[in-house]
Amino acid sequence: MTITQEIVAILYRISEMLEIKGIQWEPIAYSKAARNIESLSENLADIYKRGGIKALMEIPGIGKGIAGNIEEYIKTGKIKKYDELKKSIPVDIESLNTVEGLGPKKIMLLYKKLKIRNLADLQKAAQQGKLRKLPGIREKTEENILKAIEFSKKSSERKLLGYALPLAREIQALLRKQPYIHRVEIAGSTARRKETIGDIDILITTSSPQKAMDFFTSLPEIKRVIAKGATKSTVVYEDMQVDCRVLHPEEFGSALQYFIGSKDHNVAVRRIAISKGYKLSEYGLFKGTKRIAGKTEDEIYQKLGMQWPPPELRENHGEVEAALKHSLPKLVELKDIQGDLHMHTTYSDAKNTVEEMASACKALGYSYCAITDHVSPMGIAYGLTMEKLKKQRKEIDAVNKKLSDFTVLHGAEVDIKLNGELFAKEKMLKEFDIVLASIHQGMQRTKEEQTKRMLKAMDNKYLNIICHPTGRKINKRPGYELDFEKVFNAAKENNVFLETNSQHIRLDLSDVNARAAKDSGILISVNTDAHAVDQLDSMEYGISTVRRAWCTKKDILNALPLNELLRRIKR
DNA sequence: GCCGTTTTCGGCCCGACTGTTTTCAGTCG
Repeated sequence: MTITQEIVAILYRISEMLEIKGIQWEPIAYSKAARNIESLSENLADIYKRGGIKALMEIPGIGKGIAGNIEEYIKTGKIKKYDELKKSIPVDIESLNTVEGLGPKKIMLLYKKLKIRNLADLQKAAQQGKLRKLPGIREKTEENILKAIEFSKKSSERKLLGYALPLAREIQALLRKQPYIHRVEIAGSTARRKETIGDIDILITTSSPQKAMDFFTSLPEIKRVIAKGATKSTVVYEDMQVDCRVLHPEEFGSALQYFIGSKDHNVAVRRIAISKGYKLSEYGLFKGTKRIAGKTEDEIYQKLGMQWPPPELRENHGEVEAALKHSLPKLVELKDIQGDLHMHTTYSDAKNTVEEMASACKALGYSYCAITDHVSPMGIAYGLTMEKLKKQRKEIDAVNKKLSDFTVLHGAEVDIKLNGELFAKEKMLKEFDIVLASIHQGMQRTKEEQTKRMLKAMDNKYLNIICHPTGRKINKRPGYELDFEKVFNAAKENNVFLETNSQHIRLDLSDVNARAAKDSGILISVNTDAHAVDQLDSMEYGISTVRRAWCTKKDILNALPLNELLRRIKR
């Protein structure tokens, strides 16, 4: 964990502990501060080094108090307030909080009465029937807690977008098939295409709410029904919690707006509503008691004098102000993509042939693709040797002759060695139409070492694109740190492009980093890194990521037509 | 604890659902 991540985690812990103590508002301030720090592209240590406590206080949601906490942590590795809170409530709140139905009040009650400190204590007490003796808890709650412990053990992690989105679409399709269900929309963080999803929100309109709730709560993949009401039900579907809400058509737009979120976006929008003398809720935009908008999101934003912001932008990272000024960017779309510049074939570690990959790309509507097999130390077995390279070139030439209105570029994904050199001699590099490079080992180096390594790699005159620049794998490893300012400067100087890798476990550059890259004037290449034909459609996830990074068509390398692309890349 | 186009005090979302009650507290989103 980086210092920034450590501080974010502590701020969340402080927020939780304050809440358990029954303190009002302060917990909200702490969690808000933590959230805002998470979405920064610069790390806290650097910000502090640059401008001390004053610079910290420029971060939204951070004032004197929290800036002081951060300074204390950077200087001493400790925060006194945090240590004191921990001492007064020695409870593993983080894990207890993952249990559905357990909130601050019950956690405090459990600790005070039964000295319950963690999941194991809780499970034991519940199994012994001790919980039901507490005020406000009887058998049913005890049962639910036991079930929830099981679920929380299995699904402590947020799920990848690449898992949640298809699941949400599957449920959406099932609901849409029912004649009495009219509209079905996916809301929540899935609609905003966040890289990880906690639970899925589905909104419907129906002529028969009862039937709709019955149908939803009895879908075949459902493992458990957590709640079932007249207008709202919650279930566990496969490994995810799914909420379904029934709405009136007149309030569908306001409900969609409300449930797409994010929370921070909604707070900002509601504030604008209030300033204009309105009140905005999930039931509509009201002037007094009169609903003046609610059917569509568009009419709500319009009445507020705002442009409709695409869900991917709704994080309160400047989109509210831009929407008021009618200066939102026209975000890049999947259909703008002209080609995919990163994919593998049977020449290295993938399933399909050059022709199969190229034909599939053409079928997706692209006008070009680049075949980029590995050139790596492991490549003695899998990668391209000089001999294989010549063979592959011939094969690509043949495919190019065969496919009309489509161009296959001969590329490679070359490993970056520990010293920053590329794992291929000039003799080989100059044979390719396009050269990608990436770090596949030696991830444990320091920020300084990795930055130096990256800069050295970008010095290579044949290099065009750095793939998955931080090497992170979501929920698996954080990726190495880089001095992005230096990396971006070097990229610009050397005419190197950075990738947003579309594999849903990577999404690297991330939304935050891609936005910083874009702001530095660097074009981003959104690629699938497909190792089989059926992975080529993961382009959608990369596009979502760069849309979250405010990218327009102009910011994306592979939205360029082939002739312009070839002009832009150095050869 | 943070914030300010009601600015140095007084807001900071609130309604649905559950399980416990006997009119409501706690949790969730």
